[in-house]
Amino acid sequence: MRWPCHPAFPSLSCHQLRSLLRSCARRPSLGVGKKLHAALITSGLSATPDTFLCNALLHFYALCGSVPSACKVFYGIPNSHKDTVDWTTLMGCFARHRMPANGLRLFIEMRREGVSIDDVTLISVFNACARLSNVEVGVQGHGVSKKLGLSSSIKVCNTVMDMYVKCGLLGEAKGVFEEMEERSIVSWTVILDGMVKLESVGSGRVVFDTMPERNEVAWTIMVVGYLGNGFTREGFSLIGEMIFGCGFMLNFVTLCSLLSACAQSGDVMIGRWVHVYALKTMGKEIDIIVETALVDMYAKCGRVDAAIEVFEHMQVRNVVAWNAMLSGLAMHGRGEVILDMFPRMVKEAEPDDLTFTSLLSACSHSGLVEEGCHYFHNLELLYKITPKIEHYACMVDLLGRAGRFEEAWVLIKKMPMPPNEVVLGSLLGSCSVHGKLELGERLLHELLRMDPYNTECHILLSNMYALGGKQDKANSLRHVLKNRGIRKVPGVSSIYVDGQVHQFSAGDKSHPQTTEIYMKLDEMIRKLRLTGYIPKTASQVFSGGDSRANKENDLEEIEQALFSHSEKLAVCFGLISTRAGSPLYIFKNLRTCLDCHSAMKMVSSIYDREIVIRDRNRFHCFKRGSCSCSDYW
DNA sequence: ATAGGGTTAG
Repeated sequence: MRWPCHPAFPSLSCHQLRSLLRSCARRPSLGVGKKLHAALITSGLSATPDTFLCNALLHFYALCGSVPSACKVFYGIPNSHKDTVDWTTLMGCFARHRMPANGLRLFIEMRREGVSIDDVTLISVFNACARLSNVEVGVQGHGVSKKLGLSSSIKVCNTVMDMYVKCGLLGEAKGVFEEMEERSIVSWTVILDGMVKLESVGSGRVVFDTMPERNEVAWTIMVVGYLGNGFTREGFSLIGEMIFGCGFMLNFVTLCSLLSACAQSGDVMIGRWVHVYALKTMGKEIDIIVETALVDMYAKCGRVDAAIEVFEHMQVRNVVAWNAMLSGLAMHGRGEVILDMFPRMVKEAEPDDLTFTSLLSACSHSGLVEEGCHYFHNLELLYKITPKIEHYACMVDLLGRAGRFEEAWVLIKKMPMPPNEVVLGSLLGSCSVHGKLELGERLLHELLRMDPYNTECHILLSNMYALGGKQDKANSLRHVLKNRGIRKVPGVSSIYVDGQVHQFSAGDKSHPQTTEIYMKLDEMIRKLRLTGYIPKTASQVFSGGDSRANKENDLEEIEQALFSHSEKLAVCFGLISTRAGSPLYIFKNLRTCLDCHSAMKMVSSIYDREIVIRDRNRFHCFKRGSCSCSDYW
């Protein structure tokens, strides 16, 4: 018997048409599939809807990369003719195209329509929840999977665990892991990753050592855990075991992961080693993604010139590479360089929103007000980019720093979205620089309405009161903080010496060379004072301890607290443990304070050292008595 | 009546 024919292709059965579409999907061959679709439409597909054909079309578009066409076919089929597989096909399509929000919306619609759900559907759901950190839908899906008896499916359990890990719920993930009767290597690596990221590298190591088998993913997670947290030696020895002991090669995913860990902890030693490895194994033609990771790593390790070097040697540069370079330059306050390079970028790649975030923030950090305004003005007109809240934040920052408060305020009022903490917080920062107490108070109230526990803006305003001579107000604000139990995040500075990271907190006496460090500190303060250094105690109402009886002790105590700030200790350690004249690279988790900033400038000339400090916002390169930020930070 | 969806971890 002959199968029924389709009017568009009298020689082909519907069954054969479906097979054709399916092979177009697998190829993938978008052109041929589209022609088939066109022929089907012109011959009146909609008049005699063959749902099997529609489903094949849906599958084809879902696999071949056109999301809108897949959606169109999907919604063209009546719900009564769609089953679990059809819904899941579209969900998978959203997942592949990194559109998790659409995926979840579809899942919710699916449940509303009463379509039954199976293991394949849930894998896409958990994937989307993980990407969005949407634990609500995730828990819902977990419930469904239990009800359907899918707790025995290793893949479902793995994605559930991954979802919990990505949402920060390690306990839930561990619970699933323990209930599993059978586990795959993926189950182990998901748990390992969760332990390293959410508990500690140490407890991750315990999992790593007890795993029944270890693949390159497991090794990478462990090495990245060590390097990202500053354990250079442990990380490096593990890389050695991985390559020479187990014979693994580092592929480009591993290389990128390692470089990003180095960028995070500032470990340029290992970063350089990875660079050499990449050159040796890949030759001159390093993968563009790895090259971009190298640019990012060097820039974040304070070696912006090395970053430029890698960047200029790249054969091809895309937007991502350009953005990495520009954001690196922005962090280092090289505003003029960015403006010089930008016309070159336009010839090689199309700038996107991230490009302009770097460009505008560089203008703001370098005080290039007119240039910043010019690019912001052209954002939509010339580059067809709708300004996002980040761009408004840069502009408010730019205008505020320059003391143009009215314009900044007008811009905030004109924004199509309500201002967030970043926008208001940066204006508050400018208020503190320019002593605009009244506006500062207003901003603080607004900020506290958004986030009552924002320590930083409390501190900013109290420092403003103190500098403005309003001691009573400063004290009462301090009281509010104390009563609410809000505490400052402790500042930590770290410095690498001989491949080992040394960490210091304020007043730290735990380092084995504490005696020598504090002797150097005494000497440094003496020399600083001779050069005319005056401790900026006025800004420090907040860092001191409890109430004090007498004013003179007070001042001395505050001074002592200033002297033993973590970055000063790190510098002293650097001075006594490295060769004369070699530069010092220091990382700080918070912003550098005003006093340390002015002290570092002098230290760089007294000891003839280049001092590079990466703080939470940007880099400061102190050289011969001045800083690359031109005191504009 | 038929076939068709996904590979989770760095």
